[in-house]
Amino acid sequence: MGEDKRESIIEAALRLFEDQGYHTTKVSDIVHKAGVAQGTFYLYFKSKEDLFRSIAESCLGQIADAIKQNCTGDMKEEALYRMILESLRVYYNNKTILKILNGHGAASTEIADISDAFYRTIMLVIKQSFLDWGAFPNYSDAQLEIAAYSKIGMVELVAYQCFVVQNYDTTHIESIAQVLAGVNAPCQLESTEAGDK
Amino acid sequence: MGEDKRESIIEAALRLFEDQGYHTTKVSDIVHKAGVAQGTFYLYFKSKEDLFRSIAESCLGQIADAIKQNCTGDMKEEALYRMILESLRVYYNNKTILKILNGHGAASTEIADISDAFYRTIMLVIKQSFLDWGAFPNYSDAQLEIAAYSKIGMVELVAYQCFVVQNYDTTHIESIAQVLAGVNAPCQLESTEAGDK
Amino acid sequence: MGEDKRESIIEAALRLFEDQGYHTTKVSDIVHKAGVAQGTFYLYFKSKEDLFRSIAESCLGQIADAIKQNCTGDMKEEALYRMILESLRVYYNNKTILKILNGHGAASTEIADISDAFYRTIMLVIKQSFLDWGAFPNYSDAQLEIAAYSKIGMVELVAYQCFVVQNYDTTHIESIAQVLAGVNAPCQLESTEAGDK
Amino acid sequence: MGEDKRESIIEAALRLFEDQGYHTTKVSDIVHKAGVAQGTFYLYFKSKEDLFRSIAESCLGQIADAIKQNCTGDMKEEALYRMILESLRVYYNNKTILKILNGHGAASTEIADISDAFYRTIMLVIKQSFLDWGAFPNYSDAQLEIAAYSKIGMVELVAYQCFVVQNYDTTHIESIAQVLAGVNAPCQLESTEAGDK
DNA sequence: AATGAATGAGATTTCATTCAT
DNA sequence: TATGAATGAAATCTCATTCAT
Repeated sequence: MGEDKRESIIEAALRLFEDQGYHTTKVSDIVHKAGVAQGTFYLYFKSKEDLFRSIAESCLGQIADAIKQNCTGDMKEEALYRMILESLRVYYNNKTILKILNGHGAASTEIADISDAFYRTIMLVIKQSFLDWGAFPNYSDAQLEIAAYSKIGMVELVAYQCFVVQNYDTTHIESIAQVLAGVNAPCQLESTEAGDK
Repeated sequence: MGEDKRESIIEAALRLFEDQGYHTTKVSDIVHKAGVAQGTFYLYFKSKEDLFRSIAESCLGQIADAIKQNCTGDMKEEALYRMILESLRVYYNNKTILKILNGHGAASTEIADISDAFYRTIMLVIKQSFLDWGAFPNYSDAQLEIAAYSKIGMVELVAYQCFVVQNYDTTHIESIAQVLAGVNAPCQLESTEAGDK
Repeated sequence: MGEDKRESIIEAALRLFEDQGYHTTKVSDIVHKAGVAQGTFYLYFKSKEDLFRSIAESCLGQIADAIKQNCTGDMKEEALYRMILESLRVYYNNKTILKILNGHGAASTEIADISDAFYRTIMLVIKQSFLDWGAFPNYSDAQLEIAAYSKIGMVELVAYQCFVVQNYDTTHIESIAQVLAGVNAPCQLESTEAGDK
Repeated sequence: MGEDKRESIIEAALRLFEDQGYHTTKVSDIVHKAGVAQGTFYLYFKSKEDLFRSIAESCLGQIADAIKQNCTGDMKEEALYRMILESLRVYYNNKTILKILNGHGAASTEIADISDAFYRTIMLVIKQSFLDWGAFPNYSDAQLEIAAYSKIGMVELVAYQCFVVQNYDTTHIESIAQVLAGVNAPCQLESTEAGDK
């Protein structure tokens, strides 16, 4: 019962952060939307920032977990395509968080540490996948990390543009993944040595 | 003379936004750092948000211009690699803006319109380059746009991680570009049909 | 309970507006005098102007009501004298408002609409009384309105000068009313019995 | 030449005070309308209030002078009517001041002394006229003053309502004066003893 | 646990006035 | 005399947080 209120506060905050951003959303907006009293807020959260961190932590944690589960393991075949596809699905299912994440930046001062940790976590998952697949046999550790970050940036901005800005629905996810997976191949043909180094 | 003060306000704001973010930075911080009086601020800017928009507009405009100039034209050879390389250079030279941009998100409510326009502009430049090179002959318009956005997201997050978080210096730019340009090739080789579409 | 604070804010504002005028009175003065916190003010009033309008509306409303009740009905006998007498009593009992009203003008930009409506309301009451008494049988509507306004102006300035500037007490009201009621007759008749007191 | 600027400042201020009131009008508005520089203002006036006082003093002085000249002397015949008529003409010709006067109240804190003195001056002129005409032979001094103030209040509010609110033009002045002069006569007939008491 | 009125520090913004040129 | 950029004190208003009930 008490937890009901906590949940409704989080729910309300999530919506408001999504629509207006963290700074524009007032505690009074949140409690009003949640249907609880002003003081109740502080029964469950130490401060407004505490709520934001709490939400960010849990949400980014969920995304990270989802990616961990969906983008690892026995993916040898069409590995990259499937990793992208699954990541897109995760972002699609967490559109709200995607919106908040992009609306506050990778380093919104309030949650800079959380968001940094988030990116690092995902990057490590992807790097490990690369190693598992033997994808880039002669890349150094640093290079693998760059490669991993590049995948994250790619998927994230595209997810944001497609799902949030242009409101693509679930039926487009596969074709988007195909574009992302195949996107370098043609270049390869034109200028083969490009990344060969 | 008068413009000196305007410049020092912008300079100070740029530094403070970079360090603390827009919301944490007070007008009083800015004028103090700029060495001008509180009222002087409002001689040059209608409001704090006006300053932010002004800065964002001009900075993102510069980046967009730089990318336009450096990533188009006769790039046939090693086109993608050179586009990535030049983009990284632009981001490196605009580290401050990169930091602010990422610190406030792709859609910081205050400058959402400006930043949306910025991404769209760059995307169009890249799409056009793709068309000029004949890079993805059988991609639809929507697919080309996705491809373009994917490049932007890739370069931007990597630039942020390398230049801002990890403080790589200018000597690494080329090798980062090589990783980004070549990053899919090996995948291609290992799991050839991956993105083949 | 909560309304206590609202009341004390109004009370304090009334005093301060009376003493120093609206523009000179700061919200901080009001809350200080009312013994509440700065923020409390905005719990009950949207703005300083909102408070002023609120006060003006309610006070002028009270005066208008008092005049309506006391200056109409079966007054045939000595009608004008009694109307003036009652109006003076109303103004005397609302000295504070009288002072504010005169201190801010008939058309203080902040409450111009309210004060205009106030004068119009009273004028209409008086015009109706004139009609009820058959006082000016061959006056046009416009002329009756002018006559009504003239009575208001007369009573108001005299009330201000006597009650506010010269601090006459309640015992003088009747004799003032006599002067005002009789003041024109003598002139008319060559002014023989003048103020026959 | 220098005085040109002084004049244009006064002119501009007069217009702006009339339209928006003293407090709403900024010095920057005035100098802008007057076409001079900000600093020039302080070459001619010590402060904004100084300008206001200066304007009020001169304008009210003009009205007082005009009333003095037009409402005294050999007016025996129809004395009251002619005094009212002339006063209305004075107010009509000084509509701007009338508007400012009413817009700021009889006792706008900034010019309270000036405006008090103004009313007192006019009152004395009228009282003297009453004495000259032998209008109210057995009125005490205090009663004569009340009578005089009543005339001022009457004319002023009617002038404001007719000339400012309803924009009557010069052709109506005479008929307004007739209404004001005759306004008590009919009452007299209906309830003869009215002021007798 | 729940309430919501009250708080007050602090932020943004305004604008009369000054002063170096 | 004239300028107008610069000033900074001060005012209004906001809102996260507290606390008595």
